[in-house]
Amino acid sequence: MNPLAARSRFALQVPVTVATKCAAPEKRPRGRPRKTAGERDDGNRRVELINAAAKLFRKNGFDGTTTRDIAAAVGMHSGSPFYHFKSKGALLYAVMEQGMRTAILQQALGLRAAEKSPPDGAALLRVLIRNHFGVLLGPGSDFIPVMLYESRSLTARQRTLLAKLRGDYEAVWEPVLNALHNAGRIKGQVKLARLLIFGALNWSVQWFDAKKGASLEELADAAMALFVQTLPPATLKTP
Amino acid sequence: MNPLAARSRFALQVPVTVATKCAAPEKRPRGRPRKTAGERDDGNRRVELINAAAKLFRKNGFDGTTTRDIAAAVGMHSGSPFYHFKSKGALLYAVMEQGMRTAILQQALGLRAAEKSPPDGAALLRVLIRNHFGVLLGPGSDFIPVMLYESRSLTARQRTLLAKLRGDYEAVWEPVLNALHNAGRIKGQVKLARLLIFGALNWSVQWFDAKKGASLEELADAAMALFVQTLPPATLKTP
DNA sequence: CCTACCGATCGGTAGG
DNA sequence: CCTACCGATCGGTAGG
Repeated sequence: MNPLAARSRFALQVPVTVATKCAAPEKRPRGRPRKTAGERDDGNRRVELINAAAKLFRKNGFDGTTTRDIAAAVGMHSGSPFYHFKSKGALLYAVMEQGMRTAILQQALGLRAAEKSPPDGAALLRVLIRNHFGVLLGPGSDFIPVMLYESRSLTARQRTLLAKLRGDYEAVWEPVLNALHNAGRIKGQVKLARLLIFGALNWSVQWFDAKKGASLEELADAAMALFVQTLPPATLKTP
Repeated sequence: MNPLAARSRFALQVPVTVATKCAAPEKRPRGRPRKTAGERDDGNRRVELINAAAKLFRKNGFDGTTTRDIAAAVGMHSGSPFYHFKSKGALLYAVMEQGMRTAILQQALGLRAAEKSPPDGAALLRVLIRNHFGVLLGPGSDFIPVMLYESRSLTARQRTLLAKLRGDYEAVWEPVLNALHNAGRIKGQVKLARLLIFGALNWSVQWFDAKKGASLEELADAAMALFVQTLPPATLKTP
């Protein structure tokens, strides 16, 4: 009924296609061969599902993705994802939560390294921006885009939980932006500036193409140039 | 075929509501009463459907919206939208196309008015930005957000057609941005600056709340302050 | 985690 | 534009 996704494993167990229905020569044991006793891999399959879901949710949207698609992507049958996740929505939430936790972690690491240099607001902002581009556009980064573009499909409770994580992530930016604003290098209301800046960055998901065009470094440079006022020339000091 | 901006025409033509369903005492002739001969209102119902679809597509997404939802929103039965549009996808395209045509028109009008003043790159950009916020966030503006966030559900052909309209809309920005870049008031690669700026604006759809917070004017001011370098103080002229 | 299945929903259509 | 439907698909479940 479903021999879909003849990915690698067990590919070609028979002439395949419809053959299954016509004649099943010898009985093969139900289910897949069990691992030898005591050997379990629960966590792994769960992770596989999350990764596959992230990729599919990003490409086709939550509503445009079938739990069967996800199952097929990891070589499972249609009902099996529900052994790991109690609902499709739970899978979506898992994708987003992992995306946020990874992003928060990576941001903290990047910032820690940068803080060893002499304090420089602009340099710190560049680190944050570069890191954000990495999280959005870097290799294997489908999680945050899903988080950004599919939250409509969350329950209210899930939305609240994720909003907290998002708050943690964005909180780091606040002192950096405030310092630059106080130094006159970011103009306008800081609150609106923050929203506009995040928009500029997050929208890159829509047009960025890793295979051509700018690199993430160039993107970060362009963003810095656009948002942060250039320092007045040194000659200004002369009164 | 495209009577855009059908704001309030024909509002409240009947008491409407559910009454129809509850009890139909005497046989009423199939279908709704025909207009007297020669009087047709094809276009109107079509417009109603497009408006309802725009609202629902924006709120629930294309995949999250049912053709039955749309039918119900305009008081039709489930199969009737297909009398006006041959498919759900055709309705989506109609929403987006109307959105783009309206946006292009409004942009041209705004710009024409602004060009009567002495040429000033910054002033022109402010007009474009303010107008764009209007198109995105103004009253009755669900069309462009749908266009921005649901294009995944288009066919390749539809995508190409809309890309052309989008090109027309964005082409207007190019000389304005180039002029400001040449004047040193927009920094970084112009091409990237344009993408980042559009991102900052388009993302406002995600967070803007008309009932509280900033006005569209304040938004436009904030964007200008963020993107356009302030002119150096006049004292600079002294060598 | 598979097998086998269900109930609900959905886009779309025939015919008037 | 309504009535009455259909075929396909989908999320999810029982039971092993």
